[in-house]
This record gives sequence, structure tokens and C-alpha cells, in this order.
Amino acid sequence: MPRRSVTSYDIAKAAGVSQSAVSRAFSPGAPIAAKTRERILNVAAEMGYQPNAIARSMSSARQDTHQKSGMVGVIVTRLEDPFFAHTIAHFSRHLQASGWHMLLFTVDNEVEVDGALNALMQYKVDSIIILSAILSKHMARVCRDQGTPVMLYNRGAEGLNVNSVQIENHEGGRIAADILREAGHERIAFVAGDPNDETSQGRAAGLAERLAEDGLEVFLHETGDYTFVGGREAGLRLFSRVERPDAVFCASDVMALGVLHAARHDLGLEAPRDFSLIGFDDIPAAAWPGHMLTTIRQPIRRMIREAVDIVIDQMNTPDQPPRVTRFSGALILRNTVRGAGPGST
Amino acid sequence: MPRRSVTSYDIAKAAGVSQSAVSRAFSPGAPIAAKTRERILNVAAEMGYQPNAIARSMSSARQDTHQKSGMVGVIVTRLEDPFFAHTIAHFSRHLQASGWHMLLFTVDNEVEVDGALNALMQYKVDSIIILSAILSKHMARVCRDQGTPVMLYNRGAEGLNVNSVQIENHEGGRIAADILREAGHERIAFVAGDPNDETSQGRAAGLAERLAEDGLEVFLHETGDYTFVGGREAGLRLFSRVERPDAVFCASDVMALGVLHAARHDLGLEAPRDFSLIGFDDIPAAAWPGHMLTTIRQPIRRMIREAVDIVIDQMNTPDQPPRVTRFSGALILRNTVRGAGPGST
DNA sequence: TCGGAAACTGAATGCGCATTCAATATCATG
DNA sequence: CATGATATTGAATGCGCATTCAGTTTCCGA
Repeated sequence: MPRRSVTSYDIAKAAGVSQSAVSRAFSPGAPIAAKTRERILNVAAEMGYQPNAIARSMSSARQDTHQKSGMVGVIVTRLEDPFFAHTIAHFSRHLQASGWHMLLFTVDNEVEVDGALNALMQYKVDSIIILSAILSKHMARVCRDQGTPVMLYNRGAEGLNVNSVQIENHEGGRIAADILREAGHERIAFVAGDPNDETSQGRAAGLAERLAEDGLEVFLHETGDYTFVGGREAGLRLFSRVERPDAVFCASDVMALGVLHAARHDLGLEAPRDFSLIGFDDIPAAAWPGHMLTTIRQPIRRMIREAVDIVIDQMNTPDQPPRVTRFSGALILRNTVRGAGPGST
Repeated sequence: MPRRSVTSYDIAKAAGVSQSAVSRAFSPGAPIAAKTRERILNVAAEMGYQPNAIARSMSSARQDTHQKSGMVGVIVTRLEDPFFAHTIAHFSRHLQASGWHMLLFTVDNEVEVDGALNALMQYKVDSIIILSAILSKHMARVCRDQGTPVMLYNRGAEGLNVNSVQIENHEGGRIAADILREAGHERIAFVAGDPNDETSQGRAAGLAERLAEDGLEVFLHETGDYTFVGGREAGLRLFSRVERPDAVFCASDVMALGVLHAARHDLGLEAPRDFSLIGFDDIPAAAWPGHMLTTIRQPIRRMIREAVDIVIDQMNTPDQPPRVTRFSGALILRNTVRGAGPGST
């Protein structure tokens, strides 16, 4: 049952005008008499006509720069993570509010990114946003050659010549170290997400640097895979040692909550009584009454607005140099660091 | 700087063949000599050519049924909710694994659905999946007329003539009521998500029905807006009454966790000592050691596989009658219901 | 009232690709 | 070696729309 959908020609015929007129009726700013436009729009509404976005994009290919598909490609890892879910939700809303649509890819490891990127290029998306994943030099070049702006969110862009918006990881690590040192801790452990990724490494480096200034070293290094379960296991390992850490800094809140639950419910240890704990991100669950996790907050609303603004700006006026923005995390004092409660500042 | 991207013509010229040949080289099953194809693919690889998905979709419009864009439109509400984040993550992976791409829309209320739907139709997506939102009769008709399969996930499709995959809400409510009655509870409160939506209502109805069989009524009705904060506030209201409920059934785990944290940390009440608590969904946080929430699990992997399978099947062979599938929730016994621990079955 | 500018309008064209159709090349048989 | 069958190939075409270009109409001022 080949049901062809209504096209601009059908409307043209019905309204007694040319196809061009119909097209113009739907193009803001196109030269067409107000009355004509209105009549056409009425007919179109009656017949349920909507311009075909695909065809639109096709025909715009003749234009100056390149095709405008109206779509922004977004590549994300670990969408099940509350932090990313929030991030995507915000991206989606912002993009939509500005009239852009989101073509979403989930990837499980950084190798898949290239595949997703390829698919995105095939769809001629007008720009690409990559969350927490690495971009190969090769694909960075390809995108640049195509004139497709790329935004690396939550990752740096050293030598890649693309945009980037991220939190100051190193600085965040320092802040955590600071408050922990102020509280008098000396055996400070670090729980990495993925020890090989830039994010974790930056936070660890900030911590180590600050400790070094006091002649200290990171007491123990653990890995929690950026998950609750991983954090919980890391916590179990950490606290089963003969010499236990007296404070733990986790590269993410989810892992910190894992440590907290492990300590409290598996081992009977309480923060901040028996140890201090700091997370990173400030996800909603960090503020739950039973957690009250002290953490470094990422200003994700501002960060996302910035990322979206940059990308939109570059879609509108191409060939701009890439922009790199870093945001500072803010220490959110709750109840998991000794002597540093919400009121104590 | 109008950088036109490489087209099939460029490859044709470089490989000394016609454009048709290039097209065929990229179409599995097309009549073309193996040697020719190989040569073309090599040239293409060298020149970084990838067929333009948009143009592909355009040209396929001449075919039998309708355009194939290779995209599935997904509309979601409350993406920040862990339950939906998980759901979307699974949808995304499944769809990708089968070679489909996901055009994602986030909507904040059910009115926006129509807008998103319109945008989706403009992009000629090959099918549409709607998560937890209502589809208007009008748009259902439009989609049907266009031949675009629609899947309502987490919502029924009474009188809409579209596909639907959802959990048995009513049955889930009964199961919750059952275990609570077995535990001897009599003052059972219900915390709705949105009291007007089908999901919440179904769960409430199941609860009420089962209680009625014992001559009981739902002790108190509260609303938690499907959020942690909403659940927490509902819990506070519930437990500040002179006559407190002795059990609470929440329409979602997030709200149940809100009730749990409120009871435990704001009021010093403990489950199951002072009251019993059951949630719905079985999100990861329900299993955290500090929560161990008894709940009704949604088999979301199976549900999503089913939803995706139906949709893909209908994209491949159009004009099938809509399918409706209901899944049963499973009671997951953890530690928030009196006398019904994990080992007690 | 008339000429010219400004405002509209329609015919024609191409975006990049898949497909049809006719032509050519290749092959297996008798 | 001839001949029909089969495998490949290229030229031409259209998908639905935006835009260019060449009219055609309308509006002003003189």
C-alpha cells in the first residue's frame, strides 16, 4: 500500500499556486505576499502537509557551505550513569529549545566512537558533541575537513584542534585534598574511575600535588570503574586493610556512595566518625538525607549552556577557531568530612 | 569556504566507472562484479567517501512504501530519572545493534509530545517509540496514515490502534498488597507518581482491589511526583500524622527511597521495624546495602527487546496489525517488608 | 496619467543517490 | 564457432524542496 505523503506540489495544486510559492510560504523571510502565504498555510494545514526535512536538507546542499540537516550528533558513554543521564537530558532540552534535533549514539568503549562518528558524518549532522570519550586524531581531521564543528564535553582537546568544555579536574583534586588536610587527615586514599582516563588522572594528580606540598603521598590507589558496585568493592578493599585510610576521595559521587554504603552497612564504619569521604560531580543522590555527601560540584547547567552555545555559534558562522573552556568545581560541604559541616564555613 | 564533500561522482571518476557502479558497490546485493566493487571500495576508502545517508533516504522515496531514513524517533519524558535513563540506554544499544539510529526528543509534559511527533514526521523517521507519554488520537491517526509504526512503551494503547509494551500495573499493585497483607499490615498508604496517569492509577487500583478483598481500604493517598524529593515529602506528611500508616507502597522506587530516607533520617523511623515499604521498578539504587528495598521488578531488558523487535519487524514488513504486550513484574524480596526477607520464601 | 522601481510569482534546475532500462560483455552449450 | 542465456555496466531519471532567473504585477511619485 504505497501511501505517498503529501508534497509541496499537492499543496501547490490545491492552492492554485506554484510549488515555489509553497516552499516560500514555509521559509521565513522568503519573498512572498502575506496573503498568499496565509492561503497556502491554510491549505497545507488542512491537508496535513509538513515540509520534508530530508528533502530540505538535500536541496540546501547546493548552498554556500554544506548541507544543513538540522541535526546535532551526540555520542555518549555510560548513559545509565545518573551523571550522564542528567547531562544528556540538559543537552537535549537546550538543543531542542534552539530548534536543533539530537541524533544519539551510545558507545560502550572508546573504539566504537569512530564508528558512531562515521555514521554521524553520513547523516551530515551539523555538528557533533562527544561526551566523555576520546576522539582520534584521524576523525578530528575528517570532521575539520568536512567543516563539522566538534565539541568534546568532559574531555580535553590537546592537539586535536576542536572545541572542549570541561571541569578543572586537577583543581578539583586540590580542593578535595585541601579540605581533607584541613581536617587533619594523613592517610588519604583515592578511588579512580578508570585509572587510564584523563578525568580520573587529573583529579588524582590534583590530590597528589596538594598532598606533596605537605610531604605526603596518596595513601592508597583503588579503582571503582565509575560505578556504585565498583565503588563499594573498592571501599571494602580499602577498609579491610590492617592500616585503614582515614579519608577517601572518589573520582565520582556514584563511587563515593558505593564506598559509603560499604563502610556503613557492610563494615559498620560511619563517616565522618571513622573516616572522611569526598566525591565529585554532586549528583542528586549525594544530597539525600542518608548520604549528605561532601563533594565537588560540577556546574553542569552552565557547562552545558556554554557547550551548546559554542556549537550553535559555530554552526551559524563556520570556520571559527576552536574554543576551550574550563569550569571550576565548587566544594559542597555536607556531612562526610570531619569537622567540615555545612555550617562550618 | 564551500567545501563540498566527496560524492559518488568523484569516486566514479577516480575509479573510471559510472556513478551507478559506485552506488551499487555500496548496496549489498546489487548486481556488480566482485572485482569492480572491490576496486571502487578501495578508491572510496582512499578518498574518504561515505554515501550520504540523507540523499540515500531521498532517493529511496521513489520505492514501494515510503522513505527509509534509517532513523527511529524516540520521545521521552523525565530522562533524568534513573529508570528512564536506563531504558533509553537499552533502547539506544538495541536499535544501534540492528543498524538503526535514534533521533531523541525530550518533552516536559504531554502536550509537547505532539510537537515532537511533528518534528519526527518531518524527518520521516521509520518508526516512533514513545516512553511514558500519551499519544493523542489525532497524531495516532496521522502516524497510521503515514504508515509509521508507533510503539507506546510503558503506556497502554486503548483505542489508539498502535503498539504497546508495558508492565502489568494492576497486577503489580496486587502483588505488593499481597505481601503487605501477609505481613499483617492494615494501614497501607499509597504514594502515587502523578495521580492522573495510567501507570500510577493501575498500581493503585491493584492495591485497592486486593485490600478490598480483605474488607480494607487504602489507608492514605499521597503524591510524590515520581521524584525522590516528592517521595521524601510524601513520607514526611504520611509519618507526621497522628495515626501513621504501618506500610507504604510507592508507585516507583525513587519515591520509595525518598520515603525511606525521610523516615530514617528525618524521623528516626526504620523499615521494616516501624513500617513496611515497597517500591516499583527495581532500579539499581534499590539494591544498595543501605536501602535493600523490597520492590516489584520490571523486566526491562526483556520489555525493551520486545518493543524493539516489534518495531523493527513492522518497519521491515509494513501494514501489520498493532501488537500489545504486557509483562508481569516480579516481587523482589529485600529488607523493607516485615517478616519477608530475602531468605524467607 | 505614465514611467520606473519594488514586490511578487512561476518555470527551471540541482542537491546525491538508487534504480530502471537498454546495451554490452561474458559464458556455457550444442 | 554460433547462439541464446546470464552477468555487468552506464545513461537517464526522479525523490521533495529551495533557489535562481526572468517575467509580471503593483505601487509611487511626478
